[in-house]
Amino acid sequence: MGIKERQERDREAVRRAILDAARDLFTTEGYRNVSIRKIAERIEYSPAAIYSYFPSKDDIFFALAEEGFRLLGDPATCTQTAGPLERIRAIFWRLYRFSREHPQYFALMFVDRSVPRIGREYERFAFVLETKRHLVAEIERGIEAGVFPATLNPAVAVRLLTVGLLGVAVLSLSERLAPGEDPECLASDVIATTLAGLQTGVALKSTGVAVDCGAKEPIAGERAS
Amino acid sequence: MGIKERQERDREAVRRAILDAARDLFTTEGYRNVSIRKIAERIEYSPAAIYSYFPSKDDIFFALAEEGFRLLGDPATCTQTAGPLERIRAIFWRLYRFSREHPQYFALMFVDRSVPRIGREYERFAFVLETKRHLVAEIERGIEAGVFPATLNPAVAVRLLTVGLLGVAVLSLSERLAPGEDPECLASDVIATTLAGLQTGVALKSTGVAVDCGAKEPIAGERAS
DNA sequence: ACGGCTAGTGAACAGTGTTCACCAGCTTAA
DNA sequence: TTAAGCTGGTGAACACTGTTCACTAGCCGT
Repeated sequence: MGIKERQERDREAVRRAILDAARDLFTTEGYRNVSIRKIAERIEYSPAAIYSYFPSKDDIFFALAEEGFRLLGDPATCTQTAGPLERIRAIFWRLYRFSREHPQYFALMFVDRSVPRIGREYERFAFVLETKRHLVAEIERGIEAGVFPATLNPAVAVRLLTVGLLGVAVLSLSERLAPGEDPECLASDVIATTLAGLQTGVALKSTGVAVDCGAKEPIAGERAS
Repeated sequence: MGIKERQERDREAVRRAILDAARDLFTTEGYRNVSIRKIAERIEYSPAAIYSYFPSKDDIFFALAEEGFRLLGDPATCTQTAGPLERIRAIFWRLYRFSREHPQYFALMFVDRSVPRIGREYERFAFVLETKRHLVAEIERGIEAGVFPATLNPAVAVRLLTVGLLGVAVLSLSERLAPGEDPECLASDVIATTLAGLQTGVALKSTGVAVDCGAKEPIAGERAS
């Protein structure tokens, strides 16, 4: 009896249609300006129908964000080339590549300012922390290999690299670069400069390391209504 | 006849009351969750009254953002101490200090994700570019003094430092740091590491320099309705 | 052929930003 | 002192928003 299966497939198809429509609309109109009614109209369903697939508009975004983070994090584990420095370079280069290959997901995850905060969905996005721990371990391997000074705080290093790359990607995607400027060069420069700075062994003051992060309490910004 | 003057004062007082109420509400509830009605109720006026002071809810934010940017940028010009490296350190340290001394303005300007984009109000926020040009000039002075290699792109340097500091401030203000972690140390580390990296003269690929920035066209995110 | 389940609906609720005809009260001129 | 005019402020409405809920049409297993 393939009926249950077909029903599930149908349901999954509608769910996908909602997500695809939402992704397109969110990235062209901005999350804030997209209403449930617009999504419903796009997939030719009534607005209320969507609520039998997602409990809220925010949850549609969370589903898309989860897809995005899995897309970004998954293949990061299988980068097993060359020395530690090259591997680190490659890993963070991925962050930039992702912004170019999946601009819609990236825009939703990092540049749209009208989107709800994922900090609330702690369990759901716990796997992102797993990816981060992996990056920290990579830096630690670099320290053991003598590439970085032993005094270097791996978590701080990861943060520096991440924030820099994120900045370039956002700048690039939001068309804030000058006409002649090449985002690939800028991304490469950010990695190079930051890595060079980390290698100099400049005195770092930070003591308490934060591998885990993610705000449990919301601040200025969206609050669950 | 001080009547006109008193009328103007009254009007200015109401305007200030609106801005103060809005600033408080925006930073505690989040821009998105604050309605004109809530602001009106706070200042004991009708919702419609507000529209004779500001053309839209977004414009209330723009007014606050402008105040914030002026607060942040103004005293940056009178930092005339010590050598170029110390001056640069001091200038960017200001960015961090600002986030602690004016957390409400900072949250509105950089961490609240539900706020409208200022890219649209190009003329109004042109003075921010002026401040940025000042930073670039400071880096150039550092190059002339031999602190940085001649190959260094000043605009890229400014961007690296800015994005790093911004990251720390946001992290700190949104309570994303681990319990033991000191934001001041982290901020200091970011400046130190980035400056060290810039001084090494690591190869930079970027060619087209962008002193001016600010998107004229909106992307994913709020669009003028 | 019939009961039950369920995906989907239309209508409504409470809230949003914004507009507009209107009015009270002060200011100014006669 | 009175009349006209202006202007800051109002209440009510418009066109939206996210979300809920009683209900139904149609397919399922019996």
